[in-house]
Amino acid sequence: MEAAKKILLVEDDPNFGAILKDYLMLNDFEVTHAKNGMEGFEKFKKDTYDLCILDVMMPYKDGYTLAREIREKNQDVPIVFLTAKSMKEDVLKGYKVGADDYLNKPFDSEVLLMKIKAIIQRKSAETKPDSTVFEFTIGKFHLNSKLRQLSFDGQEPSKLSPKECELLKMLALHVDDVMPRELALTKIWRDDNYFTSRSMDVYIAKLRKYLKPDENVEILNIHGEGFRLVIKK
Amino acid sequence: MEAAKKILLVEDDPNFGAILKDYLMLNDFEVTHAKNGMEGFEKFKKDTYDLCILDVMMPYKDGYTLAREIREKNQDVPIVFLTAKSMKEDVLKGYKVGADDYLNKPFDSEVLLMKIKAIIQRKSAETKPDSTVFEFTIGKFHLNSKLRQLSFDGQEPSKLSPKECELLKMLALHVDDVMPRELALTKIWRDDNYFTSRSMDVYIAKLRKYLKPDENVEILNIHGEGFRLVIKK
DNA sequence: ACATTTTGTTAATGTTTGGTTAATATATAT
DNA sequence: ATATATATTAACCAAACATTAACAAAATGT
Repeated sequence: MEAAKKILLVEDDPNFGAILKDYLMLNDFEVTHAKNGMEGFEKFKKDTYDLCILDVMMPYKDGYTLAREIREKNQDVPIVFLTAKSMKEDVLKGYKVGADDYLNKPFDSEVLLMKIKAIIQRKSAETKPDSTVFEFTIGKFHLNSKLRQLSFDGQEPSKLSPKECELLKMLALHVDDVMPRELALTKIWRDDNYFTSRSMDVYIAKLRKYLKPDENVEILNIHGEGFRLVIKK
Repeated sequence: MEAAKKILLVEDDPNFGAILKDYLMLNDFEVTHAKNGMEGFEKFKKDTYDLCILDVMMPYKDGYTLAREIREKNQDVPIVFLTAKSMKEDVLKGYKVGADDYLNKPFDSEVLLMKIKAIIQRKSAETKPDSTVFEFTIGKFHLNSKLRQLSFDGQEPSKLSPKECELLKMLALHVDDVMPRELALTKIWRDDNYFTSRSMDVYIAKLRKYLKPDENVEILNIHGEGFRLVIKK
């Protein structure tokens, strides 16, 4: 049997921490719960994890500091921050430290699960590129990237062009997280210049049109950075 | 007599599972029915199967996760997913690993059977290339690739040319899935260039003409990829 | 507030791929 | 050898796809 993915959860609030741990375990993750930054780092050194979830606000050692220490030891583990509020500075600070994503609390548990899986999936796709993923659920949509069709409810599925499909797939692999412009351009357009960039914008517009039927699905722009596929709820 | 093909069916809905199991058994398959992902994986480890049919939406361990575990153990078993046709709110899983095909439920049992057969045959053709498959049911048609005859209802069967027959057979082996252009060209035409490609298009046109009498059978094009033989209903 | 850069959107243009029919070439059978 | 079946090539058109252009709107920096 494939080993369950290991998550290191560092959260000082005992109630919230316990609930989150249970929820994750119920979803087949192996969870180690540390109650503070110190303990978190100790546990990190003693084992290998597939993902670290760190609360930002903790006494003694905050999430960012812990993240920096973890990064020092390991450049690859995905790190996700839990924040009470979505403050811009916080987010930026986190990304500088090498965060892979941000989670706001309180958050929807399904969204959390989705993001966790996406992050782990993405990481494993980076290491073994032959594992081709081609099925995605995006809100009420379903994308089959092999058949290049996007279906909504019971309706006749829309056929996507190769570029449309690849771009949507890449957005889906980064759900609720920034998909850097540069990444899409180099991977899909194989060149990053003014024209390919404009071409991509055209494709983003096309995808937004496809995704219109579900008002909970949106492609947001992060100025100068890239795009974010979000599923509201 | 050839040993019956073994199918592992993992489906949590007891009614649906029992019906499907009976139907498959009626069609000479040996079926093991597991009620959840855990049980499914246990049963998988204890025996060797020719095909796994996994429901996507199952409590505790979903089909995608199970598929990943199965893939880890065995790179070759064909895996097919059952997905609910009308997508529900609670489907929030968009991941997949090396599946061979998809099935919508509720589905037409004939189509299901056909796909199952095609998948198993395709797999066995990969491993032992001399094992030639002769009989296919394509909607209301019946193809005998040995006699190169395509029959419809009670009518006089049409005789197919070698190329026509090989191409239709290859499409049938990929029912409802992409048959890559390149595959047909290299296998049937033994060369992939502009002219063979144009030749193939001519043959696709011929086949479409043959298949016209059943309006539920169609050969769709996936631009730049290949063709898809679909049986609607 | 203004200038500059980045993004959103639509339409026009260019390019590739596929569909169809018929003409030509090649193979096969009698 | 000639008829017949099969396969390829050609020519033309249509559809799908991708890029570029042009202008509007937003975001950002000074």
